[in-house]
Amino acid sequence: MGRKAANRRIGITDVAQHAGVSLATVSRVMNGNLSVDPDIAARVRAAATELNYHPDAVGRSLALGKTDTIGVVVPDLANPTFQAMLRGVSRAAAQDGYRVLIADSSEVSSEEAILAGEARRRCDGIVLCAPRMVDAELDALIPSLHPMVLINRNTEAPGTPSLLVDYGQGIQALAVHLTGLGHSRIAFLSGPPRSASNGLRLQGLEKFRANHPGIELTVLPGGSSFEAGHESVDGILASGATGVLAFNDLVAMGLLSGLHERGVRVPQDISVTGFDDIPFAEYTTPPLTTAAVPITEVGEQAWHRMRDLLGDGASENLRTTFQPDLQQRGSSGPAPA
Amino acid sequence: MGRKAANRRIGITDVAQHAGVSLATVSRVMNGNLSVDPDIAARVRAAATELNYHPDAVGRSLALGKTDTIGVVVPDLANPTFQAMLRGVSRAAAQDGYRVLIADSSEVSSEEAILAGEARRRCDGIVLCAPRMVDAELDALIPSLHPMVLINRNTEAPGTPSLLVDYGQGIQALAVHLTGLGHSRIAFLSGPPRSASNGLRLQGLEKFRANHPGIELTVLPGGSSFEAGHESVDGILASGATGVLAFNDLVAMGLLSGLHERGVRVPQDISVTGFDDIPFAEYTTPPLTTAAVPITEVGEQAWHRMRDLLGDGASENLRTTFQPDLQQRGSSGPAPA
DNA sequence: AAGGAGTGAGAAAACGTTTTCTGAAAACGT
DNA sequence: ACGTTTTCAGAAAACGTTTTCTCACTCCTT
Repeated sequence: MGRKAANRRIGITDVAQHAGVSLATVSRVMNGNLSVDPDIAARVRAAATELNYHPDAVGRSLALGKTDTIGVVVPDLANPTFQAMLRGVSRAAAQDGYRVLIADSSEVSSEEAILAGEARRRCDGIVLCAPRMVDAELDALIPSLHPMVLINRNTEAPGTPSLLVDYGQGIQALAVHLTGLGHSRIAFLSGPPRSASNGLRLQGLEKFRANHPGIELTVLPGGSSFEAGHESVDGILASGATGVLAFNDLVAMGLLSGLHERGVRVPQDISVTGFDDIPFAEYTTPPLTTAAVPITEVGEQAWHRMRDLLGDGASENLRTTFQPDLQQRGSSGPAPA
Repeated sequence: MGRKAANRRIGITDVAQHAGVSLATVSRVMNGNLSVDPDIAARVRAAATELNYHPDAVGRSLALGKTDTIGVVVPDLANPTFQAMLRGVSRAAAQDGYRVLIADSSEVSSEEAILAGEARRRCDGIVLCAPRMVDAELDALIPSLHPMVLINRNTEAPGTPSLLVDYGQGIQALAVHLTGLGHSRIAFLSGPPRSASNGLRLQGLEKFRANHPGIELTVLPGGSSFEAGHESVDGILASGATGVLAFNDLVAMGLLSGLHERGVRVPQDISVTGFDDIPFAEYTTPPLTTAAVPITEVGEQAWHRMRDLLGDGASENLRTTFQPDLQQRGSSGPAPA
């Protein structure tokens, strides 16, 4: 029993042979090229379905020079924000027949560049979300990764669109919201030191400080996780603040949980705000006042920019800024008397 | 200014030319083949770095017949459970140098088969998570998708490992937990009708019924989302049940929220349990009693099975069952007197 | 010193497509 | 009816690698 081509994956050659035509013709038929005789086309199609032929994507990619796939680099697949962004990109890309390759750097910032490079080699483009990467490294990376779309990072390099969330405005809105409720001692539970968006929040808070000289604003070290918020309870209480701006919703939720354990009432004793408006922010107890970031839409737009890049080779919208939207809920209330 | 090969992507040919050797030699050097003269190897490496050469993944894939990529089909990228599973697969695969391609069917069950097929053509294998797909379609799909690993689906087909969560056992444990607290009227807020895991839960509850004749157990229509839980409040209250087994944590959270709005106290008036133990289950108010499913680990194991398949071509562990672990928290308490 | 084994590099085939180029036949105009 | 254009299918090149095969050379053995 010679195993000659016994169960080899069937290719375009088999179809051609079976239909009695050449490879070229099969290819033309499969790609809907009109310039082929209807009879022959039908014969080819019949052969294709009979043999259950499906063109090999790799061979196709090689010939076409495109993979119909883009890579998305995220710092942490466990973070709801990046999950939502990824979902936005994935679904929008799927609409246009593109697929998404995940590159999860697992918070290991040093791996991001390599990861992105590897992904780029398999894909037609990269959506890069690397909040902790230092500017110099980012700028050095850009040429080798093009076409690329940046999330929450800015660059002077031409041809690289970036989608930005105005964290500065958002945090100011939250701070103003708290002062409007009578809070005069406010604490900012900050995020990871090298995070770009944390920097934007700090800048926003500087502006807030300038505009509200009477308000005492202290900045406390924190983090970006639930645990970071949970562990910050002591620091918050020690600060004497009656209003707390948490770096994001996860931190705020951790803080809520910690305060609850201590018997501190929210918002009667302390008001807490988050940031992002992740799906669960609405359902904490009390529901979390936060600045809603349309992150899924950011993901969708990231794809649209990428699509522009892949088409014309240029996108007219190089910088898009999204404004967070204040969501006033139960976790913030009047300052205690 | 002739644009002759001006800024073409530099390939192995360029390196070979630059180093004064043949393509074959460059390939050998790049792949760490020892049988090449150290001097020449050094020269090649120098040329490669000088030209900033990186081998093209597509060409490589074509020659090697592998893509170092697997596809993961998920029904809904917005669901924390599938997110966690995806994360497990992605990270475990990354450890072995493999990448993950997302295929999000967005709950459109009819698309799953096509989606999986398309993904399969670009990848070395498929991890399929399709709880709603009918058995017949699944069985028909298996041969064309192999190598494949199934999540929460069973099959008689040989060579296709499946990872199962014992939802029947988990729901029984929760039901027993409630009866232990004195609840004699229990409601099961069921999931999507055609969901496989919902079927397993129902089977488990039949066993429970057999073992606990005195307990009144009613099954109510529901769903799998937060909203489904939220909208079921009336039905739950009308049923007169004092203990509610929600299909999953999302539903339970929606229910908690709805009950809270109605002023119904949990667990004093009604006990509520979830399923899955998603990251936020611990932080609801009250914290959710649930059956913890090690879903990230399921994802990891899915990769390990896939790795087996990709290696030997066979995996010895064809069926692995994971037992949910009862997490007793604040949302369940003694039945009202 | 001659022959055989071993070493290492290049030529070329292979992977599975698409597409350009070529050429034959058909359609058309006069 | 002849020449010109058009239509359409096949041969072959191209995409960028890996790998087999071949062959020249060196080194060792006798």
